[in-house]
Amino acid sequence: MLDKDSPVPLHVQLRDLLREQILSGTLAPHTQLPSERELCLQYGVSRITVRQALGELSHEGLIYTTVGKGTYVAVPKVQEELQPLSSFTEDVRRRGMTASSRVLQATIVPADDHLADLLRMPRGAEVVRLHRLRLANGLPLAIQLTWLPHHLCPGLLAYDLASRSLFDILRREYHLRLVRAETSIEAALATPEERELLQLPTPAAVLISEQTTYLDTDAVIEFARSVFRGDSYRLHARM
Amino acid sequence: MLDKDSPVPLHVQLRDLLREQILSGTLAPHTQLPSERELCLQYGVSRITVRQALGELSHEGLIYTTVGKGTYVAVPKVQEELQPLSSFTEDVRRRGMTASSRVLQATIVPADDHLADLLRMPRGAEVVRLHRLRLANGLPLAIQLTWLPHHLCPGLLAYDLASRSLFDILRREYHLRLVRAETSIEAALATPEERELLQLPTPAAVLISEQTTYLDTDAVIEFARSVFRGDSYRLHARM
DNA sequence: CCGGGCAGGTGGTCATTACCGGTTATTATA
DNA sequence: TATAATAACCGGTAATGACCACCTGCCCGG
Repeated sequence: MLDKDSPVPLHVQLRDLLREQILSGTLAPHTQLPSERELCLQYGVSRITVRQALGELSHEGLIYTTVGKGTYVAVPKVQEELQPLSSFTEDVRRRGMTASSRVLQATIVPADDHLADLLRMPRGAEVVRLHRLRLANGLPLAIQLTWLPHHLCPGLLAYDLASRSLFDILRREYHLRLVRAETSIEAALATPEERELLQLPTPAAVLISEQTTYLDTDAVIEFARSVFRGDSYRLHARM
Repeated sequence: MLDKDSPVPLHVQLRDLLREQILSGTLAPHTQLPSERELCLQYGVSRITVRQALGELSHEGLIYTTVGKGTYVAVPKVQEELQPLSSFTEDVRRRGMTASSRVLQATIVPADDHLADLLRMPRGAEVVRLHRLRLANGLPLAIQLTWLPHHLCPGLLAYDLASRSLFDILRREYHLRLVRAETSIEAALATPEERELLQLPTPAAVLISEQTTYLDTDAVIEFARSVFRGDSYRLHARM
């Protein structure tokens, strides 16, 4: 079960093991977990170790405890902690809709001053420029302009950007670790071009989001400007 | 220092004591705390107790630790942990502007079904309803409708809601601990009434934010619906 | 004078033991 | 049979002792 010789602490191993069982559904909500003393016997660790693992799961909201009774699997939160680093694709899918894209343009351009500053690159460096119309259930929901430093994702344009999530490609194919994002949001009137792409009447309000995403190295992996339909998109955050 | 006969656990007493020193400024940011073993001696408790207290403070973001070196006071949240529980007033002031309010209406009303659900109260219970125009540097920036359970803040309407921050009153006068908030954001066209209050042309886009704020007890302390001018307000989040 | 090694301090991990107060099911009593 | 006492079990708290990896400053040898 647990590897006592592993450099990974026992309580971390146990915590991850239990978390996986909960998230995978092996342990259903409201199921009672084995008691702390029983977990000690099952995994051959001390109660301190078990309590440390359970404490972290409790902090994550995956379990809850009742004194004198036991520890139980929590009901999944309706809007489970809106993944801070979710892409449009993952966002839409979580809402139970199908996400797709129409690539309007995909090119490699040199960075101008503004772009170089945003992506923390030298001026003139190669930048992947992605212009996409994002659809949910086949209906246009957002226009997205994305810039990425080319040297961090060489050959990106070869992938199927119409159906795959950009974040998924960056994570799986390039093994990049996206850890942080900054977002600014404002409302504006849709421009004629935006109205046409999003099939909006005149006048119409749009939600404009500008997001910078960072790697674990603090390098900027992406800057994205998204224009959402105001009438059908809601941003949700838990803080 | 610590009361061993108190029903309050030792690690809670120690945690609260240290937290107060940090928040009051007695312990400045980046100050090194006494080592865990030294705290044991100072307060006559075991290292497990000390570690439990420090662990919770670390979770709260008040301290940070470096292996082999020590434990330090973190820089104050205002900048670090974005503005998870900031009010309009605090938000505007952080931008270097002066915040004020014009109270359009302040009454106590019974909760209808929708409101009772949002505030987690029984239908018909007393609710404080606050309708304010929020100004930054004297210019209208937002219209805010706020509902609060009356039993959690009896006599709230007696305070100076035009100039004081609501959150500040809740925290200082009622000793409530606001720990969590959920926000949803969307864009829309301003209604005629909104245009008039915010002095907007026709047509105009507004940013609508609906925020639910929770106490440490998980009770809902506030539900707020804010309508911001789209042209001069930007929401910023770091995740 | 400089650099490497070592000792001591720090947080991180873990086992063992003990007691407390709350919950629950069983058992003994009226 | 109904009720009260009890024992078993639960998580919460706490002390003690031990070892590890890491960091830092001191000291000694080159």
